[in-house]
Amino acid sequence: MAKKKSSNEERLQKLTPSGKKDESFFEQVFDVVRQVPKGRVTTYGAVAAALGTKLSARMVGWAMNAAHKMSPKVPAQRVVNRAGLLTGKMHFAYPEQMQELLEKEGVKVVHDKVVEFDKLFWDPAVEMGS
DNA sequence: ACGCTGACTATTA
DNA sequence: CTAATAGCCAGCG
Repeated sequence: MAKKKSSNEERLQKLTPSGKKDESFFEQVFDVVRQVPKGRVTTYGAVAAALGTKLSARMVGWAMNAAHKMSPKVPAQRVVNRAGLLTGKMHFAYPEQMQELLEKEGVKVVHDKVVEFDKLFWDPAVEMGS
């Protein structure tokens, strides 16, 4: 058996079948999040699953930390947790900024939760599969 | 270099 | 029903 240390490298290799350059885990997350249509939302798990790291939804959120310093900025407000809760709102410039941005895009948020989140949920894997 | 933390999720008690 | 635990992986002290 190969060493466990190469497991993460293998995973990344599978994500780049085109022999593309080694995009950092972050760039993959940013790319997916930026594909989220306006007025829609997605979850950490969905993005992680689209990258093949569904077991590490935390890494998606962690990537978001660096996302807002990227350019163009990543619509992290469209990324919520599995329950549709704006768990990451506290990491924005202002905690209410996340809800504010979502409402401006047509997403209603009540008590830090996305209204009809189930309908607004956008699966990145669907777009990547088309 | 080792250990803790963390914008998650699912499972078990 | 709620609470706690485990699994994930990379950055930071």
